[in-house]
Amino acid sequence: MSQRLAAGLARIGVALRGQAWTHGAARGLTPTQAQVLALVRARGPIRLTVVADELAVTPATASAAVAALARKGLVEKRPAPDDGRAIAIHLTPAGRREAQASAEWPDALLEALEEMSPAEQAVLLRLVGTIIRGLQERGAIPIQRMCVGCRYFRPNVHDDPGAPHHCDYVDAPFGDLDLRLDCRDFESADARLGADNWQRFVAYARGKEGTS
Amino acid sequence: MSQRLAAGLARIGVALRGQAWTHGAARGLTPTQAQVLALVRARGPIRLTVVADELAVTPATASAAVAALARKGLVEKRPAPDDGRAIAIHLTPAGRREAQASAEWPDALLEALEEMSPAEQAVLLRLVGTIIRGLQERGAIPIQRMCVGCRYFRPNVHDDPGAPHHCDYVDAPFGDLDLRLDCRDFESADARLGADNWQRFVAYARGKEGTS
DNA sequence: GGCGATTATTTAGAAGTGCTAAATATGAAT
DNA sequence: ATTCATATTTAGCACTTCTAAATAATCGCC
Repeated sequence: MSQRLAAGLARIGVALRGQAWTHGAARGLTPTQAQVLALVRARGPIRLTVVADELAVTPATASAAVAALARKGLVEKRPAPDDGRAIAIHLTPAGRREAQASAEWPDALLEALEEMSPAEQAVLLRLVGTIIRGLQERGAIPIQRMCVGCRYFRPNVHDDPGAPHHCDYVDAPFGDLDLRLDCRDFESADARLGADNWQRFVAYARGKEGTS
Repeated sequence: MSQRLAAGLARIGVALRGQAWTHGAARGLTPTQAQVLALVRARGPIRLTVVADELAVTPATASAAVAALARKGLVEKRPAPDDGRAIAIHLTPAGRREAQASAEWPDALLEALEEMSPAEQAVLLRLVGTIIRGLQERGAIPIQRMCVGCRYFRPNVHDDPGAPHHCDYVDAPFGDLDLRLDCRDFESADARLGADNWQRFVAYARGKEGTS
């Protein structure tokens, strides 16, 4: 069963890579380079090591990708202010433009997702979040900056079924459709709070989605 | 919203590629080569063009990957019996062993999926199927050999909520947990039957999964 | 204050991915 | 038979990705 699911997800992954190629080809970007660009855009000045971890490649590979981007004038490698060994990767103005333009995937995948009902999207978002959580628990990917796992997240505290959660950072209620998988303002919850929140979050989902 | 979902799926894709590397490294296989091997194993003797389409790469790239596998003695390129221009890619005995061994991903992803409840798995399987259907409708991936889209598939014809569908090929009822995304016995339904089946399949899912 | 261990990054070398464009060979159709 | 289309390969290029080793700077400990 899990094999079938994994195969299906792998299939989507293949499509994603393919789209990334054709999409990036117009701009002279490889998928890896586009990923790095998106990462720097999302996170601001960033270390090489972080890039390597996020992309699940070795530092050597990350170094090559960043060098390629630097050659194209899209990023700059500056010395890190707080560590003489490290570099801080910055976007150049041209890089910022490219990153912006590449960020909008006019993708078949996007269209396919938009075809689904909001309810389906919400369920899928939850399930994808669950998988990502499982992956980061097993060390396959670094900590994802998502609501579940954030110290500001308070799941299922409101009665409104459309917006049962609360974000202490912006101090506002929100619903499943607004769950973030990569939030700018994420701050890691401690182990205890994280576990509690997960329990509360999942219990509710189980009740809603059906049998079993 | 779709952007967030796409980003999440891309994240899972990154993890998948990473795992494929470490998993294949032990056997001296790159992810691409492992994919080709798996494909030949699943489909029997196969054309180069099919490999290229399934992997969403150009024939040139597929040719290189197959050549690498042939160099390692895992596949054989024989002339296709029915077309002098084409080749039929066969597994060698060694290739069959490798394919078998590589097929079992002892992956973080698998573990993460197995952690989910059967109900969640069933829902995810449906949603992944929906996405794949959307992708193939848009030509991003070739026709997937899945139940929805097969001429033998008859969705929601039984009263048993655990096994509402019926497969005319094996003449047996089955449930959401047994839906195939890549079935050996798939035969394409004609456009009309395919559309009808999809309607019937989705209508039921909507009712079950919730609001909207 | 200085030495060794750790960490951040780069380089070298090798195999492979993936592209476009052009070559080769066979099949299909007029 | 000629022409067009299809299946595969080759050549050339840029990049990915690995491992292993080099370089440099920080950290911890005495």
